[in-house]
Amino acid sequence: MDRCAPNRSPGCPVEGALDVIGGKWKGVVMYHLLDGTKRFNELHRMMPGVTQRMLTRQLRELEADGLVHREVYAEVPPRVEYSLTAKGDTLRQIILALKAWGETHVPYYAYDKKQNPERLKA
Amino acid sequence: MDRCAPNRSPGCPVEGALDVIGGKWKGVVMYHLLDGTKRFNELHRMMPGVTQRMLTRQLRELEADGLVHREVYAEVPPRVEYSLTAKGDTLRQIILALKAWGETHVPYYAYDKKQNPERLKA
DNA sequence: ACCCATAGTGTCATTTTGTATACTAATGGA
DNA sequence: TCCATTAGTATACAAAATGACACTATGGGT
Repeated sequence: MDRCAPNRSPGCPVEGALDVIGGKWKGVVMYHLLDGTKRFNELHRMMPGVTQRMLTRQLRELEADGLVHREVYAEVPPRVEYSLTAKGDTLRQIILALKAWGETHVPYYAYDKKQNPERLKA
Repeated sequence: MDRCAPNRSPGCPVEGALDVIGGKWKGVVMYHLLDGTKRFNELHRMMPGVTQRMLTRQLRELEADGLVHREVYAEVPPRVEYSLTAKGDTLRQIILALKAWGETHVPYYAYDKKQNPERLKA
């Protein structure tokens, strides 16, 4: 295996990838968006643990990294739709792999899988 | 796609998996350990950006999560060897996928790959 | 007139993460 | 005798990530 480059903070490609999806909620946001376009509050309802502010930030960062597309409709009440970009979609297999791994290796989910043995593909 | 569970902080399997390898240095540590057993300072030299303290912390967390095995030899000077556990090795494909993704999608590395087009497998 | 909803923003507090620096103990080498 | 090495720990501190909570504008319903 090759050495991991001169290595400062974004020293490794591994680290670079993790910087992009490693935010506390980014993985989950991406996961939900795999399923298709979602509005802001739709995402929010799917992730009750996150505050509006954090969700906004994470979405903005994902947008800045080119993984998520933000479409604003000039309506009242406001409507904003989020979807994966082509680049974002390149993470699909990784997100699904993380989900599968979490389901089999994070104790908290192990039981859940037995009761709900759906295929691990979207 | 299924709803993401009652969803508190470790609400998603995706999030659970990310908690485990999402630490700032954990991905890189795991990546280096894919290659085989390493001593503390060996890892440290491979990641000049990390302080001893952080490296220690990340290794302890990985150990606590059962991904890394820590073997202490009662010698002088001290010797401690780190290696992947069987559970840790289940992340191999994911780490390699993250590396491949980083190399093609994180701008910083894109050029690097052209100059060094090694196979993306270990 | 009052309340609801949307997609946020502003302010502040707390938690997590990271850094710097000095310290340890036993041994081998100069 | 002094210094380097190993794999850390202790203490103190700074910075970044995250969280709680109140607030906004607009229009529709009652």
